Amino acid sequence: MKTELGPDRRITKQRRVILDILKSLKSHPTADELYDLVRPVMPSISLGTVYRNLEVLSSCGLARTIQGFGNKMRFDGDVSPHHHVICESCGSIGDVWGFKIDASAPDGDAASDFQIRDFEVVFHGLCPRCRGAANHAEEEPTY
Amino acid sequence: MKTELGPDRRITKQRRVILDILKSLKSHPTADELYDLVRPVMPSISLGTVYRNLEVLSSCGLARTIQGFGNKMRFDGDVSPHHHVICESCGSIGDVWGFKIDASAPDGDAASDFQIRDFEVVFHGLCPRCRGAANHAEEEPTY
DNA sequence: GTCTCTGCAAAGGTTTTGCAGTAAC
DNA sequence: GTTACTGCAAAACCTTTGCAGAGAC
Repeated sequence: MKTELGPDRRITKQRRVILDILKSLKSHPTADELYDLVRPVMPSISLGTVYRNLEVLSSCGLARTIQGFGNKMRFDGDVSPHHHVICESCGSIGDVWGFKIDASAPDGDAASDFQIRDFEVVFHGLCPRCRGAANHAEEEPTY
Repeated sequence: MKTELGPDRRITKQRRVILDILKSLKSHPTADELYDLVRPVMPSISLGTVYRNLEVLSSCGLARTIQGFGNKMRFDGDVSPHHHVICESCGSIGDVWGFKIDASAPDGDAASDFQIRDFEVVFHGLCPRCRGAANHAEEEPTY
């Protein structure tokens, strides 16, 4: 485990709990949401510690930071390569797997002279729940 | 112009200046940066007005909001379909044109039951300037 | 024993909002 | 004349940070 965290990094209880809970989730929580999930297990933890650990875990490659979903940072315990989809109606976030494109050549001269190293895709759509609601009524989902 | 803004929307001087300046830029300014550009032309404008107008212009389709570039909202006066690339070294943002994928079928059962409507890609890479710097030295770009 | 990490609380920075007056239509 | 919009300032929010004590190694 030390090697996963890197040198001069300690495996504290807080760090382990945060990572365990994050990895147990299929959602993509904000720091605050994660804080609420960790507190029942470890009531004395502080929000600052959650932020600091999420930063450390992300930089170690044990978690992932995702942005572009409404001005709050979100975190993902699944670090395998995948993309995300956000529901335009309710804002829920899902995973998109198996999506492959040739990032090194996104259309010849397309990338305006930047040297592309990586990319991520954010899809917009409707989650199953909201799609169902849209098919029946034309209003907000009712749940 | 009324039709572009929609009903119950007025074309104020502030709105016009903000949109004109935004459209004249090739960059992707934050609200604050745009505020600094508008003030020389219209010194009495307030930052709140800039924010409110950017919100209106985005919802009218006359401007675009882009996220995922370092926790500040950014805006783009170019609403034609394109993606963005961010320099991992200096944080500058470029446009990526002509990139096409089949968003409706991102790998069969991939999109976890979401109905995909749209997508945007964020590329990570090196801008020409930083790429040049990386080729010569292994350090931070020196400018 | 050393040095990183934590909890607390305050600070920092971005975006939103209430309100009374102003301006677009 | 209506009613949306503006400027101002405060508030709301999210995230980061300084510090003294605690804990990992």
